[in-house]
Amino acid sequence: MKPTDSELEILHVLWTNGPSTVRQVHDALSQSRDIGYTTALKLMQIMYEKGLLSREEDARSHTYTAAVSEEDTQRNLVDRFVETAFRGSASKLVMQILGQHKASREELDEIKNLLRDLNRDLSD
Amino acid sequence: MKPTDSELEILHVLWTNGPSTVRQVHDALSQSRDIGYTTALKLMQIMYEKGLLSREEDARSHTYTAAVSEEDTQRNLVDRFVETAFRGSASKLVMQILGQHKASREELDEIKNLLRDLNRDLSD
DNA sequence: ATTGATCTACGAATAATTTCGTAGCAAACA
DNA sequence: TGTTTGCTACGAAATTATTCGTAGATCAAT
Repeated sequence: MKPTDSELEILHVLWTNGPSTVRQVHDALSQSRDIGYTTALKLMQIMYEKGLLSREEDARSHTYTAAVSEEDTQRNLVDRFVETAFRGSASKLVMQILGQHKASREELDEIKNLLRDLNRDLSD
Repeated sequence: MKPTDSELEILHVLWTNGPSTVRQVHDALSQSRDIGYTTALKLMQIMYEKGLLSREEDARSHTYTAAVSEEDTQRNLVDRFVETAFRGSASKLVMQILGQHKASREELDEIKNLLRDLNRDLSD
């Protein structure tokens, strides 16, 4: 339910590349950092036990699939983060990000559109 | 530089209430959860060693002060969080939050104003 | 001065996370 | 067939975070 940072890395590979073997996940992770093969294996076994991944036991190797969706996971993480880092104030978090110019103009436009829609919903 | 969850709790107390003794911080924390006095003490000692807190050694007890600002800390946390949970896409994070109706209308208006300003900066 | 309350410092147990080595199995191949 | 290769399972070391008990100092009040 609350993936750790390492677990998130693995989930991201599976969300991006789809069902993969440990070998494939390890290759992907290796591109961004040093990590042993059995480390990746162990992590994925633990995630399987926790229910974060499902797997199909092929003859030669196992094929793992993310058992949680990216959206659900991110929603949980955001909730937790807003709580611990911003004491529950989501808007402060948004302001903090926007104030930091962390979004491109295209992204800002997207956000503006979303806000327009939300405003419509809210205006009595 | 990367406060843990427990450390954030303590920082929040100090940001909110200003310089405080261990006793005062412990009293504040006790209201929201079970925590021993020496646990709070130890945490604050560690944070002092890490440079997260400064302190003044009074005769009877020590008075601690947050040595990092709330803004700086939150900016660091957001950067880290966007990286690990959203693979660097801050706008996805913003959209995720706004889509969840985590902000009141007043907050949305505030955000809209901020966006207008940003847009002015970016246009042409 | 002895007692009691309150404080700091410190060591260490516990827990969670990350890491990897080794063993053993099965397929591929020379 | 026997050797190499690549996989899983498992145990356990290393690291980090959290927790609290105990000891020793100091102050206040009897």
